[in-house]
Amino acid sequence: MSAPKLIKPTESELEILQILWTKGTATVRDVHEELAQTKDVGYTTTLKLMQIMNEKGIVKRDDSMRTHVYQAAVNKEKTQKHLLGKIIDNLFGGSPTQLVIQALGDESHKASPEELEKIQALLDSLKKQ
Amino acid sequence: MSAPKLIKPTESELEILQILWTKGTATVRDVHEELAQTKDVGYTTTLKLMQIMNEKGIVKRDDSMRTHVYQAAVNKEKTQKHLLGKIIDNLFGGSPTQLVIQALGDESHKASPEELEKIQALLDSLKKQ
DNA sequence: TTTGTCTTACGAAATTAGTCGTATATTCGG
DNA sequence: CCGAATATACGACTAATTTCGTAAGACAAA
Repeated sequence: MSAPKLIKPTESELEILQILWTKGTATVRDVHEELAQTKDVGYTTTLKLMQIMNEKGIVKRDDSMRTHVYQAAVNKEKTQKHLLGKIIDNLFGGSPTQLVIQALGDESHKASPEELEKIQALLDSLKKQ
Repeated sequence: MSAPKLIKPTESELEILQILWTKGTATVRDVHEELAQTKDVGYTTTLKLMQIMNEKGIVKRDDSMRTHVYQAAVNKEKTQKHLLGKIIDNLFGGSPTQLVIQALGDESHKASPEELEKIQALLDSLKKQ
């Protein structure tokens, strides 16, 4: 049994993780420039955050070169699932259905017809069980 | 346009809000005894948290009596929706579908057949639009 | 009335998150 | 080779969160 690491990234860490999940690998500058598009933050702030994430084991880095190369050390789906479980408990009293209903009804994040089909397919398979 | 108050309860505050949402009104002791069932925390800690929440406007209280009576001052559904929107952005790259899929696939929070039907109904109505 | 219990108020410590300045090292263009 | 640009390291500061001890007032029972 591998000890299931308790991962609890902060909000800032999550932003960085998202970038790393998308890019695969990235330098501090890569991440920083991406972040700088949506928020006003200093380079060394991004650097420090990524260093801390490295200490925590949330990211790995290759420091064999002067410019270190980072990648996520936690699995995207696992992290999503883990944090979502917390939300379900903390915010929806343990009911994923309530969460799903709120999410689907969110006006500012509408689902496309294709996405609705995906959900339908999943729902069908769940019903069969 | 009423200014939509930016509510960002902390994790502890959310625990208290859940209790208040369920009970309607409650004293500090009511809330504390509920909390104490699942976590180890001192009475004055709960008290202080609720005082702070009162200052922030997250809860209201009736202090006309010696033992103050609290109730939630923020709407449950609005709060859920607001926080969920953040999650969707922070954790699921803006895609509620991804969130829904993860939530429905969560083994430790299974949806009952009745709940699946509710979701189906919602899905049907979304598809018609 | 006195004593013990319950209440709120308040201050302060401990922790965590986020921020950035500065120092130092490396690299590259000229 | 020299200076500018760029990299990491690291310490320190602020703000927010969470925690609880202690004080002081109210109340009730003996």
